[in-house]
Amino acid sequence: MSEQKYKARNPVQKRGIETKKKIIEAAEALFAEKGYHKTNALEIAARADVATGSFYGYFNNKKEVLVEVIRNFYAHTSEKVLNRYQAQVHGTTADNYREGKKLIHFMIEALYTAHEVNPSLHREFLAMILLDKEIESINREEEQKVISAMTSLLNAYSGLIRVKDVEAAAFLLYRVSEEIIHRIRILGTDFDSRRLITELEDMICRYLLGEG
Amino acid sequence: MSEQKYKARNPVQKRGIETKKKIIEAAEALFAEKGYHKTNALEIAARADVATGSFYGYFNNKKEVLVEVIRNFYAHTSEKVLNRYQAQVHGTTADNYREGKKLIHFMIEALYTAHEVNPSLHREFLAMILLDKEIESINREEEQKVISAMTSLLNAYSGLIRVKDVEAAAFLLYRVSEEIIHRIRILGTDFDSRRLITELEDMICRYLLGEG
Amino acid sequence: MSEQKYKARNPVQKRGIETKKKIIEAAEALFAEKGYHKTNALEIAARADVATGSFYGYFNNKKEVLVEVIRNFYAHTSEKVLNRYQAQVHGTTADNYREGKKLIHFMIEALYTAHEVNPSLHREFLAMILLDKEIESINREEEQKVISAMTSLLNAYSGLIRVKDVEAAAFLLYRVSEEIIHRIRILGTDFDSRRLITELEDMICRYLLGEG
Amino acid sequence: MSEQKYKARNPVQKRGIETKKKIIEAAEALFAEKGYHKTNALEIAARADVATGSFYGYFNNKKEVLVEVIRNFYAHTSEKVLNRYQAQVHGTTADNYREGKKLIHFMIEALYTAHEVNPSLHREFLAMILLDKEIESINREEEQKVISAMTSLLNAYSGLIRVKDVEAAAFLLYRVSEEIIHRIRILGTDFDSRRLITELEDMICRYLLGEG
DNA sequence: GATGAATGAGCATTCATTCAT
DNA sequence: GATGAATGAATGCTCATTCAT
Repeated sequence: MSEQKYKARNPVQKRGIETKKKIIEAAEALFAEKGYHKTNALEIAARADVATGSFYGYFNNKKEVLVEVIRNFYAHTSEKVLNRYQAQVHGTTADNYREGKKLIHFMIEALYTAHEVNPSLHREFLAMILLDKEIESINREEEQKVISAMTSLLNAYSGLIRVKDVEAAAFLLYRVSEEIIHRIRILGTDFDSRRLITELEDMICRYLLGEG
Repeated sequence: MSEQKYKARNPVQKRGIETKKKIIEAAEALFAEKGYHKTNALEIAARADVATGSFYGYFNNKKEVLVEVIRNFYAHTSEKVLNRYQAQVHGTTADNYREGKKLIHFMIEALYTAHEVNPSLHREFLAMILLDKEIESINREEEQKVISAMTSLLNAYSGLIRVKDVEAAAFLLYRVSEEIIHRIRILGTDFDSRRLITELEDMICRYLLGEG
Repeated sequence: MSEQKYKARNPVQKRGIETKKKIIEAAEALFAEKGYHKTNALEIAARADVATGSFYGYFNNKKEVLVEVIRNFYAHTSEKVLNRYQAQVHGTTADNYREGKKLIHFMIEALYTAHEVNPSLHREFLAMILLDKEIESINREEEQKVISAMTSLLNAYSGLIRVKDVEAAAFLLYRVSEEIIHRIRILGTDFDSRRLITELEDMICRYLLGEG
Repeated sequence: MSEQKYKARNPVQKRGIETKKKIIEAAEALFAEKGYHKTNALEIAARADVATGSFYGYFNNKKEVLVEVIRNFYAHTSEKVLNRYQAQVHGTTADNYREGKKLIHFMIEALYTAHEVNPSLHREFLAMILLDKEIESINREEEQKVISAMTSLLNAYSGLIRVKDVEAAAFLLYRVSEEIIHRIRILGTDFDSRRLITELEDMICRYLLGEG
C-alpha cells in the first residue's frame, strides 16, 4: 500500500483481481517446484497464462510476488494457529498437571497442524527469511503475533506454570517447537516423528510445569 | 577420464596451493559481505587477485568454492565442539544434580562458543543448507558427528539422566540449542542473550535431570 | 512444456517475423564473410541491429540459425533444380542420341545454374555438412529429393539409356556433377570451367547413352 | 622450415623427437574422436602425457599440429597411390580394351585402398580443407601430385584412350573417383559399395576407352 | 628442456524489466 | 488493460597461449 512504488496497479475490477491471483498461484507453484532463485518472471507469467507485461502490471518485481505468496501462506498457517490460541485463552482455565500437559500438547499440536502444507515451499521461505531482510521482517511480525498469543495463553494458565520469565518462555517454546516441527515436516529426519514429538512435549512439560 | 573436460586441477606446486587458498579466502569474505547469490566468480577472482581462469582452474563452479568454504568453516567450529565433548566423555564422571547442571552448561556453552565466528557467513550457510541438497548433506554429516558425541556424553552420565530415549534426547538437545544460539548470535533477538540461555539451560536441566 | 526453459519463441506478430528475418539475413552475410565458426551470436545480433537477447529470443543457439540459413539456401537452389527436373519429366520425351545429349546438358546445366549463389557461403555449408550430423542429415534429405527427380527423369528417357541400374546411375550422376561444379564455382580450379564441363558431359553421355 | 615462426623448437635429440611424435599421435586420435574444433591444446598435451607448455614448445599453435597430422596422413595415403601409379607407368603397356579396363580398375582400386584409414579423421580433414586456406593448399599440392601421376599413366596408355584433353580427364577421373570413394568410405551411403564402384568403373571405361 | 600454474580476452546464454502496439 | 517483442547488462565458463620455476 504505502510501500507500493509507482507503477504496479492495484486491481479493482474483478478481472484484474483474478489475474493477480493467477499470477500469485503460478508463482507459488513454481517457487515450490524449483525455488525462488531458479524461477523467473517469464515462467511465472507463462504458467499463469498471462503476458510477461501483465506480470509487471501487477508487481514491480519478482520479490513482490514472493512477498504476496508468503503473506498468503501466513494467512493460511500462522493465522490459524493464532485463532486456535486466542480461542483457548478465552476457554476454561485448568489448574492441574494433567490439564497443563493437555495445554502443552494442544500448543504443539496447533503448530504441527499448521505445517500441513507444501513443505518445499515452506523450505524456500525459510531460506528467504535468512537471505532477505524484508522477508525476514515479515516473518518476525508473524512470529511475534504467535509468540504474543502464546504468552497470553501461558499467562492465562499462570497458576500451573513454574517459569518466571513467561515472555522468554513463550519465545523459547515457540522457536523450539517450530525447529523440531520443521525438522520433521520440512527437512526430514531419520527419527520417527512420534519419538521426537514425545520428547519435545516431555521437555516442555518438565520446563513449564515441573515434576507433576 | 579420457573425456576429461576442463576439470578443476588440484594443485601440486606450492604456488597452486596458495592460489587456491587465496580464492577460498576471497570467496569466504564475499559470501559473508554480500551473500552467496550476489557474489560471482569474477568478483571472487578479482578479490583473490587472480585471473578468472585461475578460479576455474581450481573450482568447476561457484558452488564448489562454497563447499570448500563450508568445510573450512566446520573444521573451525564443529570440530572444536567435538573435541571438547570427546574430552569430557573421558573426563571425570559426576553423579549429583549440581554436576549435571554443570554438564549441561558445558554442552551449551561449547556450542555457543563455536558460534564465535562471522555471523553473516553463517547465516548464508544456513540458507544454503535449505537451498542445496549437497550442502544440506554436508551439514547433516557434521550434525551427526556432534549428536553422536553428545549421545556418548549423555551415556557417560547415564546415572544422572532421567530420559529413556538418549538418542532422541541428544538430537533434541542439539537442535534446540543450536536454534536458540542461532537466534541470538546470527539472527538477533530483542531478548537479552542471558535471559534466553538461562531459560534454555533451565529447560534442558528439567528435561534431562528432573526436579533436582 | 511446463519445464520450458527459455525456449526460442517463434514470432506471431509482424514485428517478430521481421526481426527473425533480419537475424537470418545478418547471419547469412556473416557466415559468408567470416565463416560459421568465426561468427558469434553477438555479432549476428549487432549486424541485424537487434539486441543479443533478441537473437536468443528466436534461436536457442548459433547452430539453429545456421539450420535456418541452410534451409533458406536450399529453398533457393535445389528447389529450383527440382522444379526444372520435374517439369522436364512431364515434357516431351526424346528418343535419339542428340536428344539424349541435350537432356544430359540440361541436367548438368540446371545444377550449374543452381550454384549461382554466394560461393563462400556454400563452401561453409559444405564444411558444416561434414562437421555436423544434423546439417549432414538436412543435406541428405535435399540430396535425396534431387536424386529421386533425376531417377524419374532417367526413367522417363529409358529408351535412350544404356545403364541398367538407374538408381545408382542417378546417384553417380548427381554426386559427380556436383563435385565438379563445386570445384569450379566454389573451390576454384586452374582449369577453365568450359574445359571441365565439356569433359564431364562427354563422360556422362558415354556412360548413359553409349557411343551414339 | 622457412615457414617456422620463431619459437617452436625443432627437436634434434631423440627424446624431443619422441615427444613431438607423442603429441602428434595424441592430436590425431583426438581430432578423429571429437574433431579439430572441439579438441583443445590442454587435452592434446594430457593425452600425449606431456605438460601444456611442452605442447607449445613443439608447436606454435593448434593448427600447426593439424598440419603435421595431415602431412603424416598424406604420407600414408596419397604417397602410396603415387608409388603404385609410378610403378605402373614404368610397367608394361597394354593396348587392348581388356587391358584398359584393368588399368582403370587398378587406378580406382589404388585410390580406394588408400582410404583404408580412420574415416572420421579423414572427414575432419575434408572439412578443414574447406575451412582453412593453408590446409586447402596442402591438399591441392597432394592432389596435384596424384593427378600428375595419373596424367602420366594415361599418357603411357595413350593408344587405348579416346579422350583428347588428357589433363582434364585425369583431373575429372581423380575428383570423380575420390568423391564416390569418400561417399562410400567416409560419409556412407545406402548403396552397396560394389554397386557404386561398378557403375563408376563402367562410366570411366566408357569415357576413357569408348565402346570397347 | 620440461612442467603446470596463470592469464584474460572471448563467447554463449540468461533474464529482469521496459516498451511499442 | 493486455500482449509479447525487445532490451542489454550481467555472468558463467572456456581455452589458446604465456610464464615462472
